[in-house]
Amino acid sequence: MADATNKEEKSLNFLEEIIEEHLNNGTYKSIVTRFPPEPNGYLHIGHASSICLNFGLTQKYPGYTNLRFDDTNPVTEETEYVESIKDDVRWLGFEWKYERYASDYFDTLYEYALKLIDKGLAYVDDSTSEEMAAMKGTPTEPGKDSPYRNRSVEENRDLFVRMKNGEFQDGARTLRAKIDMAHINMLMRDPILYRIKHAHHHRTGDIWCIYPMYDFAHGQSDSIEEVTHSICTMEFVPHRELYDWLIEKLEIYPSHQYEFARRNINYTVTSKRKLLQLVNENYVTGWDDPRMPTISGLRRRGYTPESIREFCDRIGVAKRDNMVDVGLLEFCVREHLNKIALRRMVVFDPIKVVITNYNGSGEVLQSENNPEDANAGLREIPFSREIYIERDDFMENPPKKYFRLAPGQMVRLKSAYIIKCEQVIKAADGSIVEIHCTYMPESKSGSDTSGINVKGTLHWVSAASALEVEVREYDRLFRVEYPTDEEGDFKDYINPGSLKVVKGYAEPALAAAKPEDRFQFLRKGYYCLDKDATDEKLIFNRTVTLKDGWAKEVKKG
RNA sequence: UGAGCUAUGGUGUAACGGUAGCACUACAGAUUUUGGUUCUGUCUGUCUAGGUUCGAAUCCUAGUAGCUCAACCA
Repeated sequence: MADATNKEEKSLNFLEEIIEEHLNNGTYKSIVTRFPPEPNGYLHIGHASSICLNFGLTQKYPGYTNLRFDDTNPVTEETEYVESIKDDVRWLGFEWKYERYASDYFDTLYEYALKLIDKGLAYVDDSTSEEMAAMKGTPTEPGKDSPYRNRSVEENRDLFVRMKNGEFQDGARTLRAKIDMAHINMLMRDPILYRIKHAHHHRTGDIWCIYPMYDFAHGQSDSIEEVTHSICTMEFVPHRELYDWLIEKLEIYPSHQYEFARRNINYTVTSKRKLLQLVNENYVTGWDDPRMPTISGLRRRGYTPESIREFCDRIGVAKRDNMVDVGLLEFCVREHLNKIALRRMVVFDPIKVVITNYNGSGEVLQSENNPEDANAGLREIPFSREIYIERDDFMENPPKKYFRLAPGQMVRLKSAYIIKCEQVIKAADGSIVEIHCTYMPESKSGSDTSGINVKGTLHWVSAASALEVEVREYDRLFRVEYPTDEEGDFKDYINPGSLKVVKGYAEPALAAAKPEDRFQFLRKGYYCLDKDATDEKLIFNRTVTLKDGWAKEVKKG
C-alpha cells in the first residue's frame, strides 16, 4: 500500500467505476453512502463486506457514510443489537458521520403516506393476508384487484388515520400502493406500505401502532439523508423499480440503488435466522462464540480488523454468484498475525526430556519476540535439566525425513542447545516415561561453536517453570462445504470436533498475557487470551493453526 | 412454464475491440534455530453455437446453466 505509486493502478470495481463517472461528469460533487443494518441480530462476515464497501467508498472519494438502523419491525428488533452493531463497525475501524434510524423518520414517513393517499396512489385494504396472497397472482399469472382498491381519497385518509390511532387490530388493514396488479414485477402489484402492529418499539416505545414496510422506509430514508449511492445486495434488484417509483411519486430527493452480489463463504452459514438458531438452541455459547462467523465471534477468536478488511478487499465486489473459500480468510489472518504476534512456546502433549549431562541451575536464555519484527525485542526463558517437548516430536522408529527427536538423533531446542537422544525410559506397559538426552554445551543459541548442523528445531518448556493453561482449539463449525445445500437440517452438519479443550504447558512469559495480545505458539498456531481467563487460569483461543508442511508430507505417505 | 440478474483456471477477481493478468489453493524446488515465514518455478480458464470485425472474454443473435421474484421480514 505504501508503494502504490510505483505500481500500476489497481483496477476499479464496478461501483467505483460508476462513482468516478458520476464525479467526473458532475452528477455529484461528493457522495453519501449508508450502512443500513436491521438491529435484529449480530453482524457477520458478510456484513463486513458491505461495511468495507460503503465506508471504503467514502474514504476513497469525497463524501461520508451514515450508519442507519432499519428498525421498522419492532417485534424482532432490540437495543442489544444496536449496541453490538455499533461496536462491531467501530472495531472494524470505521466511523460514521451520522447515526440514524428509520424510526427517526416515522413522522415524515406518515406524511409521505398521506401524500400518496391524496394523490390517489395508495389505499387502505381490509383484505386478510390470505386473501391478499390469493389475489397476488404468480410470476406467470397476473393478480386481481382488491375489492377495496377504489375507495375514495377521503375514505382512505380516514381509515389510515384511524389505523394510526389504534382503532384496529393487528392485521385488520394495510395501506397499499396503488400501482398495477398485473405488473410483471410482483413487487409492483400494489405492495403493502404500512401494517398494523401493536408492538413496543425499541426507540419510539408505544407511540406508533402502524409501521412502514421495508420498501416504504428504506428508499425514503435514503432520500431524507440525501444518500447518493444506496448499495445493497442482488436480491433487492426487483425492489429498485418500486424504490424509484415511490421517490418519483413522492417527489423527493432521488437517491439511487445499486446492487452487488452477497459474498458467500464455504463451511459456514451467514443467514441471520440460522445464526440465531445456533445461539438459541445452544449449539454455540453465544453470538460471540469464537466459532461463529459473526464479527464479534471472529474478534473473540483472535481475528484482527486488519485481516478482515484485507479479506474483504481481496474478495472484491461483483455481481455474479460466488462462494469464497474460507481458506482465504485464514490466509489473511495468518498473514497479519505473522507480522504482529509475539512468539511463545507451549507444549500441548508433553513428554519429559532429562538432559543427563546438564547440571546448570537458574540459566536464563533469550529469544526473539518476533523474528519478523526487530522492534519486538527479546524475552527470557528459563532453561533446566528437565524439560517437556511435544509427544509427537519424538518417534522410536521414525520414517525417512523425520527431522525431530529419535534414538541417536539430534535436534535443536529453540533458542537453547542441541540435544541428542541417548535412551528411552519405558514403563512396564511399554509406554514411554521419559527420554534421556545429552546436550552440546558449545551449541548454545547465538554462540554456537559446535559446528553441528541439525535439521530439526523443537519448541520446549522447562518442566519446573511450566505454566498450566487451558487452550480452546477451534475448527470450522460445519463439516461440509455447503451446509445449507445438504439434505435435511443444516444443524445436522455441525462439526462435532469444532471445539476441543486441551491443557497446555506454557513458558512463564505467558503469565503476563493481556486481552489484546496476539501470540504465535511456536510451530502450533496463533492464539489470544479469551475473555473467560482469570489471573489464576489462563485460557487461550486458537485463532488459526500454522500451515503444517509435515502433516501434508505424512498424509502423502 | 413469465420476468430479472449472472456466466473467465479448483476459488475469488482483472483485462473497457488489440499478448487472458493478479491473488488464494495445489504441486516442485531454494532459504530457514518455527517442517512457520520468505523466495523461485509449474499446472489449470474465457458456458455452447452462430454472426459482426483485419482482430472478440469483450459487440450482436440464439441456446444452455446458475441465482432471484408470489412474507402484513429486511
